Amino acid sequence: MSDASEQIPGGRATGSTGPVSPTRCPAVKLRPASYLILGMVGLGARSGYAIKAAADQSTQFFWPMSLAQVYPELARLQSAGLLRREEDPRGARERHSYALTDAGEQALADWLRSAQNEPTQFRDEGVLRLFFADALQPADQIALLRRMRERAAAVAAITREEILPSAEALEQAGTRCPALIARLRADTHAYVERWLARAETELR
Amino acid sequence: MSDASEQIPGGRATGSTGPVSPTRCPAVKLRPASYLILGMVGLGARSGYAIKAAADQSTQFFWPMSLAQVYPELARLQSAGLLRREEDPRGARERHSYALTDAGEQALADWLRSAQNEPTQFRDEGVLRLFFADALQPADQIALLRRMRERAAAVAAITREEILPSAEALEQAGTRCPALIARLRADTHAYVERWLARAETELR
DNA sequence: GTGTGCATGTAAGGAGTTACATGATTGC
DNA sequence: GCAATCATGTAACTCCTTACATGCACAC
Repeated sequence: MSDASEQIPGGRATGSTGPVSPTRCPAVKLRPASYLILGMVGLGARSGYAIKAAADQSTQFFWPMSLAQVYPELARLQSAGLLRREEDPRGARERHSYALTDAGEQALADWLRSAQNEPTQFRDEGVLRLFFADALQPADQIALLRRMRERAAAVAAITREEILPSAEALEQAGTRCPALIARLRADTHAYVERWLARAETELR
Repeated sequence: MSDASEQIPGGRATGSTGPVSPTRCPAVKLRPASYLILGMVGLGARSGYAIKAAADQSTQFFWPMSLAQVYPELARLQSAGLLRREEDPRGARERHSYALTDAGEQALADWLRSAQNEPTQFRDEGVLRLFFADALQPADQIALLRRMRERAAAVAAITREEILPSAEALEQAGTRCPALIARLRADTHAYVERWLARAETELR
């Protein structure tokens, strides 16, 4: 695991609203959600709200994150010296604008190059049902297969029609990976859809 | 969500080691892990240890469950009248043997036919990295893609070589769905492997 | 006799969720 | 004027994991 605090120069100030003692940054444990936030700031999302909004349209599907996670994590990353925070109010409405520090950029780059992965987690109640579906009548088995196929088709369609277009807008600007991920997701679910359709046919 | 306690007949005893007052079974909330355990008992796993061992070889990949979850959940299911528990020691070593009650069988069947799914959850640090990989040099992007492809290939291979054979043994005995799931998993990961290989080639 | 597997549980803690609480701005 | 959106945070709770604790049986 990359320990970002190692890269923080000693006497570095952490920004206009930083902690009282800016000379030492505590070592905080960085989890994937931390890098998700760092990455979103790197892509241009400035406020906690904007980070969550961006995540909802993209990373939500392979790394879910709730709004209640975002604000404490932003504070942690700031206290670790990886983010710089500035007051950026809109009229009387407060707003904080975050940017990557050099240390933050370095921590993000280290993580991106790192080969260590948390174990992939996949939880799907439909697949769990299908595993035990021998206890069902054939007609109910077919109905289950059909519902799963329809769900896979819906995910593929939504990804193609709603997620991909915004990712392709980014792609025009030179940021290609979001669109790559959207295509991977759409294609994989389309494959599962066909697979389940074939299984359904074979069962009949 | 199916509420199993509705199907429990009033004055039904819950087994030899049941609670002091067997006339009323408290309504417990059933989650997918509950049905996983019910399903494993239905497939013939009798002890908590055996349930966990069976899950490790099959359902682990789409519904992870730790041993520490199993024992409290077994107690809950028994107190709800869905499982019957009997002492079944091996020498001086204690062992509990669980079996589905009629209510348990009914609850399982209701869930299998139910269309309500908890939202699918997927968390993969590799995909998250790839999403932000525009910040990497092309050589590092290719390395990331290669690692992801190798992981997908490894999952497909292990599923085909280690999971499928035991599922196919069950299939011979008439329980076909575990093998179906193993094939879905192996084929999907093989598809992702090919997809990533193509992406890698296009990037070069 | 010793290591591996079978077997049952508890305790503490971490990660993440929903619900709560508040309020300004912008567009209709 | 009103609804939707932008914006920041906290509190309580749930789920699940790791680590701990214990001990017999069986094969080598």
